[in-house]
Amino acid sequence: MSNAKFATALHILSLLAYSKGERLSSEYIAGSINLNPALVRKEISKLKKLGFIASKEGNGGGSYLARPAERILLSEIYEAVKSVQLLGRYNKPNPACTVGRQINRHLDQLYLNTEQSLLAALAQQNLQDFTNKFE
Amino acid sequence: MSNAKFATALHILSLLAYSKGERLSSEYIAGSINLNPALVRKEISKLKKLGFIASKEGNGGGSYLARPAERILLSEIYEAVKSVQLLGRYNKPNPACTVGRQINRHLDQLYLNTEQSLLAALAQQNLQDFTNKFE
DNA sequence: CTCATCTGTAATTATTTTTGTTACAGTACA
DNA sequence: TGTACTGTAACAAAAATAATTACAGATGAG
Repeated sequence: MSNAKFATALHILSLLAYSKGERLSSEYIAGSINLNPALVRKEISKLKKLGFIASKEGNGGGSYLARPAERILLSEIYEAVKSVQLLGRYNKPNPACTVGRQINRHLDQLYLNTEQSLLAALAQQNLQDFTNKFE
Repeated sequence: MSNAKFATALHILSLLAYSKGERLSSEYIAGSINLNPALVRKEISKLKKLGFIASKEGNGGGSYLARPAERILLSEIYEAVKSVQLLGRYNKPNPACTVGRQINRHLDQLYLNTEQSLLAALAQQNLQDFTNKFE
């Protein structure tokens, strides 16, 4: 991942967890992350679909956590935002070569296993644990 | 990582391991990966600096493994090619905000731990193990 | 000793990804 | 009924990645 989606999502969720139930506007959140409000809304949209966040439109609206921070694992956040493979892209190798023909299959296997380890590691910590670090 | 550096490096090394000591030209390797020879040479250059590969210039030249495939861990290959953080980039948050001010520090910590798990997982397998999968 | 075949590297361009911006319809409260 | 929001789309800008070209220098074959 060479994008900031994970950091952004975790920032949004941390803010919401940190301010216990209060509705935060995308403008406010964007101000804290130092990012464009429209971008923040896009991220929020993703996090809504996955049930982490709920939001209210209109005057006085904003976002808040849809479930307790204890019940959001960092691994779930990672899964929500991951757009590319953990270890990067594949090539489109030459099928006439023994190695070329098979390598993507083996990479699939390897990436799968590797991602499992990563998820297991991230699942050790939930959003509340992470938010507790802020003082 | 949204580049194909890891797949490329592993492909190069697999070819070299697979063809036991034979010198392979960058052109040949590039043909198997389906990539530009100059790009392949750049990758090789990196892998040479780390002592995985040696090469010979001039007529009849090419690359070969500088140490036995058993002694190259996949984790080392990952370390060789990693250019970006595993979980992606940070933002430059607003220091006036409690969360914004501290989050990158906490992300550092988290990323560090996460990368440790990843490395441990990758270290379970060496280049020979991986190459054995090809038939 | 000279030609053909390679590596190593730099410089440049093209492509793709990622981020940022603007705009606006629709919602909801006061 | 105005104001403050969300939700999206469309577009532009910037950054990362890949591809191409070029060429100096190494090396072995004849």
